Amino acid sequence: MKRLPIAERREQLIEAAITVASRDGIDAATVRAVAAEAGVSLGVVHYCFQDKDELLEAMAHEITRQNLSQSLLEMPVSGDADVIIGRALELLWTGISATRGSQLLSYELTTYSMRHPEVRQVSVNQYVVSHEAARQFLETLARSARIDWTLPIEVMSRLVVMMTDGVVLAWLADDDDGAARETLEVFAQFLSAHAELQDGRGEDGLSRRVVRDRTA
Amino acid sequence: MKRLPIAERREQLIEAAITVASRDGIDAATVRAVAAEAGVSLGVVHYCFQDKDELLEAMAHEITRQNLSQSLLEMPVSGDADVIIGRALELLWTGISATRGSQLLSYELTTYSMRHPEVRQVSVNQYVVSHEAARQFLETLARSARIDWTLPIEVMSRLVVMMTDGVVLAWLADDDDGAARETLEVFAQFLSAHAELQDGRGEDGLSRRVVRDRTA
DNA sequence: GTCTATAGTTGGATAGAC
DNA sequence: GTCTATCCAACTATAGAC
Repeated sequence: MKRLPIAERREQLIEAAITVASRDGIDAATVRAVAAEAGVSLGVVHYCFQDKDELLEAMAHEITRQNLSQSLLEMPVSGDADVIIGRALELLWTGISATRGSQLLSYELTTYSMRHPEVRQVSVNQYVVSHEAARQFLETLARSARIDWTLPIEVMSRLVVMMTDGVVLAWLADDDDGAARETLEVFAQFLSAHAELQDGRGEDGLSRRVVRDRTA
Repeated sequence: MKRLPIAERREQLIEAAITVASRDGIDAATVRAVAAEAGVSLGVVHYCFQDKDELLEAMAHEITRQNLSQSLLEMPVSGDADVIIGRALELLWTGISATRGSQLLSYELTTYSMRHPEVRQVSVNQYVVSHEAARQFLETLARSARIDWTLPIEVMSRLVVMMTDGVVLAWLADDDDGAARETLEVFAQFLSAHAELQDGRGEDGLSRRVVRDRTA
């Protein structure tokens, strides 16, 4: 094929790796398969990456970045706080459910990383990035809905990350989009229950709780 | 080695498979490694199981069963509902955090199953079993604390499964036991907020909410 | 039932021609 | 920079002796 500067070749190979791994699983993302997907020969990959782990790590970094940018969508702006929160989670879910392969790959990378000390940082990084994304998500949400959270932002964002992970994993298993959305709605109510209207007059926030829990 | 009836040999090999896979990961659980762990030769495994998938499926079934039985502990009995709920989640977590390898293996099996149609039922089964365990957990909890849940039991148990999955996954990544417990405490408050005291006189339950959400 | 031996694949990694 | 050819290790699975 054509002669490319090594940096571009690397990017191309990383994209190919993501394509193969998202489609066929992390075990299928062999050096050979990636080379074939990119349309280059085996040697080229080893010229661009010292070994398979280096390629895998680069791929993990890129897919984490991609999953992040798609989850931080523009936030809906109008309506009551609980409506905005519900709508925001809906949008989040829309982005997630459209990328089944990537989501599954992300979990495969997580478990792979946990078993291989050489790439242990991958899963740590995934979590740090997710946590930071959730934090931004909640902060943007708070600004849009003009609310404050009644729990520390770290606790709230941790909850968001874990709930999201749990819902995605179950959805990957049962492919039940409705159940996932339903669960997220309940979670949205939980978030709403931990929101209080902002005020400029230093009032006691507790009395202005936006939404109490709604019993079914 | 000794000559064992095939059923016993199978059990022994399944245990060996769990040992290897919990310790070194699902990829390390090759037929060879399992045979070595069990102290038998390669051929024996293929005599007991048609192929690797059959062994893997048997292992998945067994580990799911084990994780289930350890998560359904005896429930604490005395105290207020919110105390009982918190204590129950603590006990649940104690059981989980003592079995790191098994937990990680469980997720490895999940992703593996999702990529291999031949064993696709494994992850479906995992989810069904978890869901059923959560349901029993919540029902026992309700009996002990003399409460009713204000959301359908299916919705509640789904939430428990997903929250648990998310917390465990994060804990596997960051090894932060404190953060995991903290998150579960918040989740316990959520559960408490969806509990209402049972009464024998048909009163309106909403007015007898055990615990409102506690703001931080 | 259990063993050894081996067939048949696949994949990581490198060497060397171009 | 890219290609082909090749080496070597590890794995699944089976055949056949004991």
